[in-house]
Amino acid sequence: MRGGGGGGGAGAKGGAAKSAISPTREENYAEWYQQVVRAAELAEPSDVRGCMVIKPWGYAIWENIQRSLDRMFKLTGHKNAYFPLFIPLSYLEKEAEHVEGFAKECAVVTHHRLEAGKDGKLHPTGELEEPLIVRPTSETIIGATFAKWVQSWRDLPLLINQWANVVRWEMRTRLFLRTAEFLWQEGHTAHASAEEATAHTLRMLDVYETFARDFMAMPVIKGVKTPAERFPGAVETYCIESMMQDRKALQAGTSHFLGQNFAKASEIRFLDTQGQLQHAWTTSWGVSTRLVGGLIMSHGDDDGMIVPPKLAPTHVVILPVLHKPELKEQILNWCNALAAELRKKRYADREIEVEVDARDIGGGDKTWQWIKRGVPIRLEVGPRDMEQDSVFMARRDKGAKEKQAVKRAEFIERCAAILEEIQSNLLARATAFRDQHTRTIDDRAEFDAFFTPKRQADENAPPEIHGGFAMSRFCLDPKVEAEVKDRLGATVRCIPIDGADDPGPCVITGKPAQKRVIFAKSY
RNA sequence: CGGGGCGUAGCUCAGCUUGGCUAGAGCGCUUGGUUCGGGACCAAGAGGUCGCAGGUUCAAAUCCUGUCGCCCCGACCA
Repeated sequence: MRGGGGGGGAGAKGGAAKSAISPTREENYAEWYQQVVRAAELAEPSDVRGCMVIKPWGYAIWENIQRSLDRMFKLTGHKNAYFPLFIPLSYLEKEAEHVEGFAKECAVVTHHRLEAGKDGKLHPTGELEEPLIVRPTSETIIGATFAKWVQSWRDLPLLINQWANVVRWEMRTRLFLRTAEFLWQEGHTAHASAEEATAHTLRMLDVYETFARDFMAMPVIKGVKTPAERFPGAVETYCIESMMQDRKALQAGTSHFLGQNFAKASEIRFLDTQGQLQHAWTTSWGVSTRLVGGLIMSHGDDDGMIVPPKLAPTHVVILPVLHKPELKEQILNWCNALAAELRKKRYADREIEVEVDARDIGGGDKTWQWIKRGVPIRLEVGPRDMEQDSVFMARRDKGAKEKQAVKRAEFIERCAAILEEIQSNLLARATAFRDQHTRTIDDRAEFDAFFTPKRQADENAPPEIHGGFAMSRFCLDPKVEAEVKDRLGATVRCIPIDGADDPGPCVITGKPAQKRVIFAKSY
């Protein structure tokens, strides 16, 4: 019957198509998202407010993200290091804008000991002389460290990355998309010149773009943030923006050119080739577990998650059909042998990951668990298949009932190619979706209509999926930007880097504008 | 932090308006059996301090107050 929680529609037998996830995306997107996170066993809310437990399947996806990105960071010259979770309060105060941006959402440690009180409960004692904050990001502590590491131009560039958890005390949280604690990677670099630092900022943005496209199968648009959306303390913030299936934008990664702001705050100085003492130029860039949310909303369907093969913890799951006790052992052996064969093959620099799921639970139920988790390929192997030396294959990028008999040898041979086909299918699908909901808009009324739901706003009804990316000329006046946000809920996601100049009147004010920007509602 | 909704079994919920037997259902779980190319069926069983703390009452899941948490909408943010 129904999958755990939320359940399918009616428990109809052989009736109309029912989806594994309820509600569907169309019915209630936000609720659908939550149900997928649960049904795919990616994560669950914890007892700690705003914090999640990332479950094995979700964490394995994150590990794959980490591994792939880490390799790219190493190839671009970075070394990993680790800096403290706690940052002295005074460090945060060093950069004015930075403080303003983060002060409101910091967890603060003020005591270092617990003592049992008369009530038998533990009470904090041992007040710290200087409170520590739990890092919301590490610019300040890493800056202080860089100041010690950098003396000469020969020490530059300094290219460091850290894999860590950070805490931002968010008011409203959603699993993966915004949690109080999240996992991420933060790169921090110091350079001898502004040009070099800017080039590096853009280089890492390219790394993110490549990763999103080639691994996550998620098309992104590279761009520059407007001052309103800029990282606190940055001179320039670049980003990759992607469209989710509710047509809202997800900022999937950011790369900041920090100028000399943090170098001055932390006194990162070096003697240049002329013997002059100079402040270094720094950058920082990061992506987080939010990417998992991006995967869900880029590819997921009404049957659950769809994991791009390159990030899938398991590429192929083999589901033995073990109805006849006398054949059980034989089938299992056959399946295990097949798994062993497959594991000798490689896909995308990784051995093909195969799992034989011989758990003694209902066949249909088991199949649907894997569908909901989004494993790319399912193979059913029963007596008939064994007899014909073939497997019954289903692909997650196709319908659940669309299965196909494939000869064993052929499947082994073609497995990697099929995975690649699924991978590129997902990218093509997501790209088509984005393009379909991206509109060039030059007319103010059309712009307003684009971001206004058709249905009458019903207080308690789920929001209607509408809008998308509006490519419009914009005068870049911050007041106008704020006004649009206020009135329509849409913001400038970025000023695309790759977009050529296209002068004309601003879609809102009619004032001259140089380029088109992306307006969208966002996460 | 403002507005709305909700906390009863692992999950989804009924019961609450009009306080009163041992607090229910479906799914899931355990055991046994029947099935078997598919989210099966039958039977037996385990599982709940009704979010928490006070209060009213002979009596509270039910009424009152407070509090915590979750969800949705907004403001803010990766």
